[in-house]
Amino acid sequence: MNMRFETHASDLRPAGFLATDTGDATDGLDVDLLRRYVPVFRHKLSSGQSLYHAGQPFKSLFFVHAGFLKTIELSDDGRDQITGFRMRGDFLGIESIGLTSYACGAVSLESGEAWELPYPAVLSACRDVPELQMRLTAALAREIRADHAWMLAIGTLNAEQRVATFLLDVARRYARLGFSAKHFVLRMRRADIASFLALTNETVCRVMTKLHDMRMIDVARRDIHVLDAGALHALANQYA
Amino acid sequence: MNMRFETHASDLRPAGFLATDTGDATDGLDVDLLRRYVPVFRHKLSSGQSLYHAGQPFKSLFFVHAGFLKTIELSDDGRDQITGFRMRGDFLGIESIGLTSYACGAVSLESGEAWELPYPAVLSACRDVPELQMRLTAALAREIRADHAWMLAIGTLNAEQRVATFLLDVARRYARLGFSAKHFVLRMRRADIASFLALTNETVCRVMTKLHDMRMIDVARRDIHVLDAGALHALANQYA
DNA sequence: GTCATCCGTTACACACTGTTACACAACGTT
DNA sequence: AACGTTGTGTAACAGTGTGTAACGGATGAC
Repeated sequence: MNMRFETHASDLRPAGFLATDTGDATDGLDVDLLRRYVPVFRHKLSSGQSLYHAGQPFKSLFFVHAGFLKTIELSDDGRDQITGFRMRGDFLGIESIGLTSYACGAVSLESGEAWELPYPAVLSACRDVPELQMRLTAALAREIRADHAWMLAIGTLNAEQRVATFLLDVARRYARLGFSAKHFVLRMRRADIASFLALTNETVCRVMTKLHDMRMIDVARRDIHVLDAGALHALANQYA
Repeated sequence: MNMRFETHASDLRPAGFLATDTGDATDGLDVDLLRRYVPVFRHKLSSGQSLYHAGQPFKSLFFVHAGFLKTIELSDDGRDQITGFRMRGDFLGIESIGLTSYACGAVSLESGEAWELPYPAVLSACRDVPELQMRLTAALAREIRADHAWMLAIGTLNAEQRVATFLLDVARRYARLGFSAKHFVLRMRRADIASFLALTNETVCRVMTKLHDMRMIDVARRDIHVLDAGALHALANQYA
C-alpha cells in the first residue's frame, strides 16, 4: 500500500493508463506537415518483421501508416520487456533521439506499412518550422506521461486491474481510429500482453477467463467483446 | 520573493534509473547556456515543501541547483506513486510540456534551491538557439529511456534485485556529483523507495536487512555503506 | 525537558502470482 | 493428411511478497 503525501492535488488531471491527456495544447506530431519538408521512405511490413533493432545505428524516426507493432526494451544480461504497442498514426524511434543507435527494437505484429523519416531532415525541418518543433517536443513529453501512467498502473494495480486497464486502453485507441470499442481483435500474443503488464502469460490467461466469468468480456483467443465497459472501469479504478 | 540572479551551475546531466546511456550525442540540457537567454527565478526549498503540484497551471521548468526532490504521479482515484528522484543538475517539469497544467507533483526532501525557468522564455530561446532546442529534445528522449529502463527493472527483477539496482543507481548518481559512491545518506523514506520500486515499505526494509546480512551493505536507517559493489551488481544482474 | 508523531524494523499468516506441467488449437510445411 | 511449431488454456503446487500488527528509536514541536 502506497502512502499518501502532503501534496493535495486539488485539481483535475487525466488519470488512468494512457489517459486522454486533457488540457493538451497540441495534438501530437503532424505527419502531413512533416512530409512537406522531409523525404519519406515507405516500408512494407510483414508479421514478425523487425523495423529496427536495439543497437542498430539511429538514422530515422518512423510513422505507422498501417499495421501494429510492439517495442521491445532489452538489457545487456538478456532480460527483455515489451514497452509499448504502436498502431496507425503513432510514431516510433523518438525515444532514441540524441543517441547514435536505437535504444530499443520494434517488431511488426501484422502486415502493415511504416514511413521512414530520416532524422537529419526532421531536425532541419524542425529548425525551420517552429510548429513542427513544438509538436515534436510535445510528442516526447506526452510519451513520458504515458510511461508514467504505465508505471503508476504497474506499481499500484493488481493483475485483474492491469488487464482491465489494458483492454480499456486498447478499446479507446481503436475507437480513436474509428473502429469499434466494443469488439476488436488483439494483435499481440498473451505473452506480449503479459510482458507489457509485468505479469506472466498464465496470469493473463487466468484473468481473461475470470473477466469472462464475471460477464465483463467475451473472449475467444484474440477476439474480444467488451460486454460491460462500466464494470471494467469500476474494476480498474477501484481503490481502497 | 522571486529574484533574478546569476550563479555558477557547474555540471548538468539528466536523471536516470540505471541509465548509463552510452553513445550519447549531447550531454543534456545546459543550464548555463539556458540562463543567457532565460530569466531565472530562484526558490529556496525546505524539506517537505512542494515545488509544484499536479494540476497547477504549467508555467515553468525547474532546475535543481541544490537539494533533493521526489516527483509524484497520481490518479484521480487516489493512487499515487513516486516516479523519480531529482538531485543537483536535474531538470523538473519537462514531462508537462504541451499541457496547460503539471502532470505530476514535485516535493523537496531536504533544504535546497530550485531555479525556475519560465517556459515561454525557454521556448523562444530554443527557437533562437538550435543548440538549446537540440538539448531539450535530447533531454526529453533521455527521460523516456530512463523510464523504459525502470519499466524493465520493475517488470523483470525481484525485490532484492530492485533494491540492489536502486542502491547502485543512487551511488552512481552521487559519484557523478563528486560524492562518495561507497558511503551516502538516503534522502528519502523507505516508503518513497518502496513506491518507486513498486514494492511495500516492509519489503524494502526486509531486503535492506538481508543485503546487510549478506555483507553487501551496512545499513543504519538512511545511512548506507556499500561494502561489496561487485556482489550488488552480480545480484542485480543475475538472470537465469 | 516532555510529548507526539513519524519512521524504520521485525514477526507471522496467507494471498496473489509465479512455476511447472500437460493438453489442445491454430497454422504452416512437407 | 500427417507433422512440427507456436500460441492458448487449465490445473496443482510453491513461493515471493503482502497485510497487519506491534515495538522502539528518531525527530521535531512546545
